[in-house]
Amino acid sequence: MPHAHPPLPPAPFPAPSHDHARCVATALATAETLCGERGARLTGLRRQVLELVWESHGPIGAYDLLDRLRALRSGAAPPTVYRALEVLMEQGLVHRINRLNAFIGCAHPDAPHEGQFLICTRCGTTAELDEPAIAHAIEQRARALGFAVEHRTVEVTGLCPSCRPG
Amino acid sequence: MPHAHPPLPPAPFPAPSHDHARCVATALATAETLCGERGARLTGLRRQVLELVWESHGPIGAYDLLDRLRALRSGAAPPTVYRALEVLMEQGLVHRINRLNAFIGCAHPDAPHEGQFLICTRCGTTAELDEPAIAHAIEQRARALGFAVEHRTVEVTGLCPSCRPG
DNA sequence: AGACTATATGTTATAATGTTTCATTCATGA
DNA sequence: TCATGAATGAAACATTATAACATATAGTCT
Ligand SMILES: [Zn+2]
Ligand SMILES: [Zn+2]
Ligand SMILES: [Zn+2]
Ligand SMILES: [Zn+2]
Repeated sequence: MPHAHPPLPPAPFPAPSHDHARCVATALATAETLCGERGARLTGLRRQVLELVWESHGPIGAYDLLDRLRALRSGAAPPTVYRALEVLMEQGLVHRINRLNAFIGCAHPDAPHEGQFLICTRCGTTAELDEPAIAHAIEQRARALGFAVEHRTVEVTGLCPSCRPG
Repeated sequence: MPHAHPPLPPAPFPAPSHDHARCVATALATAETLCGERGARLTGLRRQVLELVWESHGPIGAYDLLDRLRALRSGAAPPTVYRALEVLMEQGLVHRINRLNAFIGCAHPDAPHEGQFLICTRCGTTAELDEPAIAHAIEQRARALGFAVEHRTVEVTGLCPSCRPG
């Protein structure tokens, strides 16, 4: 049925006023489904960490996560968070932003991928792209130099539509 | 004179057997010239750190630099290295590789720019690109989303021509 | 159920990376 | 030569991440 509307992907830069509780609920439900399909275990701890990661649409540091997790689990320590993040990243539910030593929920976790990120330096809101043109431009130049690409890190900082002057 | 050969840029992936002492000497001489032109001060310490950074064509961590610097300056401490690196980065003589928490000498320091890096995971050799097609692909998608780009981090890992099987 | 196994989590310590602060030295120019 | 600002020395501290080992939990087999 080629004329059916596909489900709209979430806007790359959600409006500050959007119903973020729904984003979180969706992300958790999707994670549950995907882990179920894959035989991966989304334990209580991992679910809690994923929920904390999704508290905003911006990257959050491991120790900030830890502070918040401690409200839920008094004994939480750095490995508690890092181990959960490791599994969540393996499952493609969370990405790491190297520039910021921080983590963000994946916007399209259905298929494994490396994201490309547009990070607002003012409000932190971050859009995740998966733009073939960018990957292709990299791939093409690498190939010309005889370089076999494994991983691509693309992290762009700037101002999001809400924070941009004018 | 459109038919004159322009000076060849250094190969993005230098052969392992190349005369690297010449790379280092060229990099130091260029740095000297550029700093002279700009009224920036390439002090003895900064020159030493730049030379250590250029010991290879791969990224090197701040504490590895510190270890080596201590052979030359017994009292060196972390700020010794980080302060020198800060100045060298301001002058565009060194880039930071966020993925690796490491630093590498800039291959074309004449004009200020952010590099794009192809990093060999086997031997560490890293090529610095300044490929308009990559920057353009990013810029174009960002613009479409209303995002005003400030900085672009492009760090690609893989295997260089020398390390690639076949 | 009971024993076995693999996975997950708790707990403590430590490693790796990066910054702040204040004192001292050095270059430069009035 | 003295005043000034930049650069470096030195110590402490902050942040980010991992290692090592103990305990608990969840499935699996008998
Ligand atoms: Zn949201
Ligand atoms: Zn913003
Ligand atoms: Zn060389
Ligand atoms: Zn290589």
